[in-house]
Amino acid sequence: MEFKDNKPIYLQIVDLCFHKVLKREWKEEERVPSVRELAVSLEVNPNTVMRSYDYLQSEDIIYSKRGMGYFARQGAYEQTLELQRKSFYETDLLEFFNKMNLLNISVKDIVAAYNKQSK
Amino acid sequence: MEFKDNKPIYLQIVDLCFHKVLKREWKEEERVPSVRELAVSLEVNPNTVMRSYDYLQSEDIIYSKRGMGYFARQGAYEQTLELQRKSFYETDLLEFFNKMNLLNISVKDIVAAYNKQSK
Amino acid sequence: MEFKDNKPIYLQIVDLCFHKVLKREWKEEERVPSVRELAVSLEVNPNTVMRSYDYLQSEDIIYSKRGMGYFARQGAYEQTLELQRKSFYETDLLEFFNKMNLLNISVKDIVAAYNKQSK
Amino acid sequence: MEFKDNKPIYLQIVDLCFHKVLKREWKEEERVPSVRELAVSLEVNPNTVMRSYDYLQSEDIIYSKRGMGYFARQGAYEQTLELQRKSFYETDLLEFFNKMNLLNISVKDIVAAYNKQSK
DNA sequence: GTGGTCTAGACCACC
DNA sequence: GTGGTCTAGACCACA
Repeated sequence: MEFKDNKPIYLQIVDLCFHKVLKREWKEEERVPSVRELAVSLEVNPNTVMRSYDYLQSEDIIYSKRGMGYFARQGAYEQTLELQRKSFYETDLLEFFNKMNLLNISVKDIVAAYNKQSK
Repeated sequence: MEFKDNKPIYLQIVDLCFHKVLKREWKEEERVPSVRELAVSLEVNPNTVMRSYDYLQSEDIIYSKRGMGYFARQGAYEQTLELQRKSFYETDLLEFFNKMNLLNISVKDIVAAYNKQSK
Repeated sequence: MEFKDNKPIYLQIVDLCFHKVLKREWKEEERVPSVRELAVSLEVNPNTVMRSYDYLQSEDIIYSKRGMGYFARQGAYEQTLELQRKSFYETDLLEFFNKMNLLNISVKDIVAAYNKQSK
Repeated sequence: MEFKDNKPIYLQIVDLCFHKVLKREWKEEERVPSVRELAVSLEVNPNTVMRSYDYLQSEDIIYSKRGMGYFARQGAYEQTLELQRKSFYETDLLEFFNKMNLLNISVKDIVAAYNKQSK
């Protein structure tokens, strides 16, 4: 997989995992790929994936069972959605509006662009 | 001034300068604050401001006159606006829409949030 | 049964066995649960229990009769008590006192806490 | 420095840092040793110290300023004391009492041992 | 100089 | 097989 280089790889992997959870590809209480598996498939070092999983664990999205692997937590979907929404509304959106104002772009323009791309 | 942690300070200063230009606080062909002045008022290391000015220079927003300081270029406003709009439409907006879809947030929600904040 | 995360499961099982011996639930020269039985009741892998039993055997607390299972040794109680007391006085207690000093906790506080919990 | 091997080195370093804070060797809002410095003096890999500092950062004991190093937080002392006391009372102490009961050791014995060692 | 990220490779305990 | 820790060494961005 390809990674951007303006953001740490391990955080991009975290985003990817969020995506999996939100798309229900990672189901609650089920096993997720092992560190090594994911490392191979993403073509990164296992340590890097480990770091992502550490992060996800600290956010209560996954947990580890010794010698057995990592599992998605009960409530992982809700937890992820809430987390992401919060950061969206509290950070992304405000910056977005600021930039709109600064560049003299109206809501109408945004809506137009949205309709265009979703066609 | 307070800076965020997730973005290099020198780029946050660049953003701030863009802001000044777009708000016409930095007028074309007029002198802008010296590296030292800006460093003092922002409470950062002069090297950091230097780096921001280097960047702005490479983007043709400002230029230096030896011994006299930095000046906003003729056409700085247009240049900045175009630059920012381009990155807005080609990058920010697409990411924004992707995130909206992922988090199940509709355009309506965005418009509502916009109207609410601009009150 | 629930296990803690900061200590290997097999050692937690060992502790549990010590407990049984000291509480006279495992009587000397009598049969103790088979590896499989214990594994089922604790909901762990038989290998894990096997490892605990190996450990107990190496400490002369239990022994195996081929085809008949495991038995508590003659003298298991004394052996366990001595073992545990030794490690308690030589290791646990010193660390405990160090931590008390560091956190400015007096013996009085400890005694108070003890009386409170034993009510 | 010597480390035990029943506990990850990075956590032993964390304990050491707690100790520094509680002994007022690390003063609030002052710089603490850089990752590399501490790594050299403890004879461990910088990554390992980094990990300890990450942990301390997540516990709000220290924070980093880019390119400038790590600093003890305002309130680090209180924060550390509270953290340690909490884990002491909620975990260490209970286990300690359990073991005492199991091994038939009385509070008197503990007090005696304490007086003896503090002479 | 500082923190921070990443890789490669090793070793261990655990299940 | 799994997670977890550690080392060595490299490279980058930042101040």
